Amino acid sequence: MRLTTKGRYAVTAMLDLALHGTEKPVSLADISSRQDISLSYLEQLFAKLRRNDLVSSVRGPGGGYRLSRGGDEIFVAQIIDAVNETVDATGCGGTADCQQGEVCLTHHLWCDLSEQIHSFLSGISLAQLVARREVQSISARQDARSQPQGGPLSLAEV
Amino acid sequence: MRLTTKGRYAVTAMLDLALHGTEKPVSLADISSRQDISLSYLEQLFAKLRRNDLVSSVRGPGGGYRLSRGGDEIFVAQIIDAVNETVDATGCGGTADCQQGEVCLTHHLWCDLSEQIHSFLSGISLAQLVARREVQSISARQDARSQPQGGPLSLAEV
DNA sequence: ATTAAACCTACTAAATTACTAGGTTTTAGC
DNA sequence: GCTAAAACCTAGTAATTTAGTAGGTTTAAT
Repeated sequence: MRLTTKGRYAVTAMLDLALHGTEKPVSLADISSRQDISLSYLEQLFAKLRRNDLVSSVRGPGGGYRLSRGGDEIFVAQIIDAVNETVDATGCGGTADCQQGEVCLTHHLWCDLSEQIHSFLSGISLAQLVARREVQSISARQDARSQPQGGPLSLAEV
Repeated sequence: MRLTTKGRYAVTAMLDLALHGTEKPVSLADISSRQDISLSYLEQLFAKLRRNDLVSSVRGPGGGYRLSRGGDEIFVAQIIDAVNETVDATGCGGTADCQQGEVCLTHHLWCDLSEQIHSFLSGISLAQLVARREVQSISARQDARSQPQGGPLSLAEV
């Protein structure tokens, strides 16, 4: 099983989309500057998210990405699956041929763990994350930091 | 977070110890042949397990390793921690300075997940694994395969 | 026509994993 | 005491993955 920066970036970016994409599409450049993730790397991740039908894109100036459906219908597990292939903890990928074609001593343990992790992450939607108080305040901090130019200044910026 | 062959090998080897180490110490050569794990690699893993006081060793001929305490007092999480450093799912290792010294958008999510995984694996002892029916039968199969020579045959081998 | 954006492909540096090689030290048994 | 079985130790290495860079093309708003 792998749960590294890749999956964390993907979830973070999707959450950014959920927070900012309510009106118009959000460009990867915006996400990149708000979340400190390399633009090119984001492009690669979003190619996978798009293939997995989690986001839809609008090309050309003013374009960007939108969630393909409501934040209450997109779950963290789906995002990680999309970029990480799997959160499976077994060595055999669930095929149970871990030791010379037969099941290994600890196969069932890893199956149980995979199940556990998957069901935990499947129970958390983007909408639930958006609703969290700490997410709200961190997002506000990020907005203040990355859009200091143009438009009226908010109080938080002075 | 990482959960790869390394952690799986360690848990498998420890379970092998729990199954076979009731009377005399078990050599890594035995574990290696039963579980198909490279001997040298096992040595490296056991160096860590020993440093974490999960096993004790007996040197010289007839020597090997024993669990340092009862199988009901050794938990899967401890074994994985010993060889893997951590099952933490955050990028910052829990220090909450993920984004330029401040907490990142998804920090709390990964904290929750880490907590979840750790408490799951902390609740499973070697003794509980030994008691599982499927572990018993897989172990019997492995014994039959790797000790066909010498000594009186057990009923399970004919 | 410009330009902002998605979209695409190939490459690369760093890290990690899984493993090998080649020792030394300890100690039981002869 | 000698031999051999075992732990113990250090260094290296091939393969894989991650995270990121580079350098484009295509699309479409203005």
